[in-house]
Amino acid sequence: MDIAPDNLFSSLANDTRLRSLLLLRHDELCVCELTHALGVAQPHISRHLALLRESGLVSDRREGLWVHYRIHPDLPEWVRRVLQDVFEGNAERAPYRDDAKVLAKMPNRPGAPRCA
Amino acid sequence: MDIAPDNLFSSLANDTRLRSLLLLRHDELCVCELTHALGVAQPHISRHLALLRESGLVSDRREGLWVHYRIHPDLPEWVRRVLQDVFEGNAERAPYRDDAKVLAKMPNRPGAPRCA
DNA sequence: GTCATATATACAATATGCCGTATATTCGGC
DNA sequence: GCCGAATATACGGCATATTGTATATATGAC
Repeated sequence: MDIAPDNLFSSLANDTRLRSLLLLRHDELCVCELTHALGVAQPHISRHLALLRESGLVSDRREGLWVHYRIHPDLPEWVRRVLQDVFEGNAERAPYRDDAKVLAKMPNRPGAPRCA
Repeated sequence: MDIAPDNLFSSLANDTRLRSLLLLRHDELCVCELTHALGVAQPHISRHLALLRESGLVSDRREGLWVHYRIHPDLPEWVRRVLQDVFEGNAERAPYRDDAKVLAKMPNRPGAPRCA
């Protein structure tokens, strides 16, 4: 696992991806949860998650119909530190803080019969 | 001083700017020193330094003909930490390590009659 | 097999970023 | 004022990113 700095920062240089990563900082989440939390179209999220996956920042795991994404567990130490700094410095600021609130109020989280 | 994360990462998502910032992590440097160290054309460096200045990551100080750039002294704590992580995680890797060596061997560093 | 749900990808249009080169600005010496 | 040096900006062309919409794929229930 090796990540070039300019590649890392290109991946982080987009608010949809940043918001997704902030939401993923504690748990893994499925696409429909991220779609709901950010209030954007599903292909929008899916495309940005694919980019994060290709850059190595997240990994995915399919479980039935759902695909769960999480921060990649094998990131280089310096990359994990960068992410941690970003999370700590911004988690309580808009729009990231509000995304977490919207997610918390989401009905029918996966496991229930219907996702969104 | 306030820096939005996606703006920060857009600024870092370019190797010319990353190489410049790595070189600036200890001292301030003038444009001609950065031009020499990176081996690129002067307008190239100048444009990227302007972007770093506009994003708030560096500040500049004119002294006669020379303009000295440095990491902005008033960065938010989390941004300083991000930069520190990047420096520690990459200073010994190519091309950043070599840039420092080229700079160290540069003749006629400013203060001398002619810069480059 | 069909159907519905969750997710991914394809496509075309637009926007943004980067580059090399030419030109402008700013300053100090005279 | 003029001139040379250091730096900054302007201009066009090209490449990459991002977008919304449409469509495709994958899975499970039946």
